[in-house]
Amino acid sequence: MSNPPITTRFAPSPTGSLHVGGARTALFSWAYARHHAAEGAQFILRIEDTDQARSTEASTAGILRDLHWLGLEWDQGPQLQGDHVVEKGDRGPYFQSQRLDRYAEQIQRLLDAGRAYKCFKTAEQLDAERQQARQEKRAYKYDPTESLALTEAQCKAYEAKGMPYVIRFRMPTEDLVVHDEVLGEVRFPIDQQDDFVIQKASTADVPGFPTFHLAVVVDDAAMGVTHVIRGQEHLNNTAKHVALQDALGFDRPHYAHIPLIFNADGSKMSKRDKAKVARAEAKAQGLQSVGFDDERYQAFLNKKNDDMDIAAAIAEKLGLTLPEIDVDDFRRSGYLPQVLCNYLALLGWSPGENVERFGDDPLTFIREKFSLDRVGKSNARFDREKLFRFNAEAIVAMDPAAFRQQVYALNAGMLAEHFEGPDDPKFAMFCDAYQERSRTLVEPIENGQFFFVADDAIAYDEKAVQKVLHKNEGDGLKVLEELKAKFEQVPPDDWSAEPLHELVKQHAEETGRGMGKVAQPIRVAVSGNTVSPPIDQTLVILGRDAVVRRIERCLHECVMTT
RNA sequence: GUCCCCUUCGUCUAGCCUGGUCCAGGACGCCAGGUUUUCAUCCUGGAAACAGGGGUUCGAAUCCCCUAGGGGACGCCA
Repeated sequence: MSNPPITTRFAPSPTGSLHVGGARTALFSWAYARHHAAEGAQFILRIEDTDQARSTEASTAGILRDLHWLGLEWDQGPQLQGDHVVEKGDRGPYFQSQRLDRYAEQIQRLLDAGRAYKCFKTAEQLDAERQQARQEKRAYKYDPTESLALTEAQCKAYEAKGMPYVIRFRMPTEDLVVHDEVLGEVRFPIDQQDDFVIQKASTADVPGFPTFHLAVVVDDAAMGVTHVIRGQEHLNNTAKHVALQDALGFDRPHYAHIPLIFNADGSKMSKRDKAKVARAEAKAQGLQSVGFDDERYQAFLNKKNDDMDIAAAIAEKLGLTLPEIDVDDFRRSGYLPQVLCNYLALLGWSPGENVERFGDDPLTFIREKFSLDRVGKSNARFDREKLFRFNAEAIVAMDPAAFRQQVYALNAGMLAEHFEGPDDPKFAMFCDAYQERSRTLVEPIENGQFFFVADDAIAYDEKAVQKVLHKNEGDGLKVLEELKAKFEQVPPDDWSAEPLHELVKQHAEETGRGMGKVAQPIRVAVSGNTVSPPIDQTLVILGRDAVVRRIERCLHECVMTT
């Protein structure tokens, strides 16, 4: 007899974007299944939308898109097909909101077996009890005696009166022991365990939604999930899940609880970090308005909300990068998906042998090497510097054509105004100049801004002008005049890197100056600042006319007033 | 407060299961020097950790116990 195929699942709740922590959970679940692909292992995506108030379709679509971007493909589950979502696989539906009848059936079984019961206590009553327990400094524990004492007739009478109830699961009487693939044996004393809710507020006519605990257990069993890989924040829930599985006669899946990810300072990585940075910067720079909804903006400044729209608007206005938290943030900041996967895999897992860079195709490396026994136990901090470094290395190693495609895709709106498309030779020149000096896909655009502004719109940096043009009795300005004359003489056909390099170099030699003394003034004249790709390339990309115009304007604007 | 989990350089980690080869290795960051027309690179070198205490042992980062610290959970959220 053969064992059922290994099956893992990623089960996000669609209440927001895909967080890097979630992405790492997905990655490990994916990797484990793919590692066993030869044996028919399956990776399932299931959407846990039992929180009716917070779940949204937009969030589901976003999560699907982000997983896809990361390259984590799943065998079963919802798939994005154009604008709408279709389901793939024979163990669906894959939205919990569409599986209510199955939950109801299992809840009824528990009810019939005496393993579940109705509780008519209201949320308010329970809150009060919890609060009182806290005041008396004792641990709160749900007391089931009252509910258990209710006869069927009494329940019916309450229901007839329209009193809402929840259904609770009756916990067993023995300690629960779980063998975790990462943590080893974990024992949960039963006296710590409450009879938890498995069906939310219900009335005789309208049954409530199942809770996460019930739904997870039923679905994992129904979908044949053999390995549950999830964050350590779920460790305590495992006692509940295992008890439920035992009561329902389901096999217990293998569990692997992976360490959590935190910020560099040890705080939780959350969207709030973005609001925090935006708020601090807005205050520091005295930003008066974001251009819309001033009331909401003021409330944001006063920490009355952490509105992401406001935070994003502030970032836009002030040109600052908010800390990346969600997968999509990293995409927009110009990180490569394979680099993010590589880095994320290192948080809590290691292939050993001092290997950290997984090569051109990290996902293949990970799927081949992944195993749960090399997953660590302790929480990790997210180190943006290291990710950044890895990204830089990967960018340099990219195929130039792929680089331009991706740079273009990330800024298509703006770039379309200047270029025919990603294969425009001018754009290719621009990208080639920037690729080796970029660490993200957005850097070429950020650092190469001056290529895209009008010749008469270059803003000259005061310090740069001082240092490069005015110092030494305005030697820089002299260089500009000399070179302007030479540039004007260059025939259009010779306006390319090598001849220009020769020209500039020769001029430096002839006039007894170092290369820097000649190149820097040109940089300032054409870019407004001291930073650009190698000067010959910069000149080629700009073109002769633009260069001459910019130098003329610079000479005019930056004359020495002595 | 209660329960659960964790603890190697600043950070991520290798080593731990199967004690000696570890006065602990790698990576990012940092520091110093070098290359470079700016920037980004690149090269060389360096500082930097077994949380503390007790045991077991000829010998402990590795095994056991205690303490301390960190984290998680205690919801009709997931």
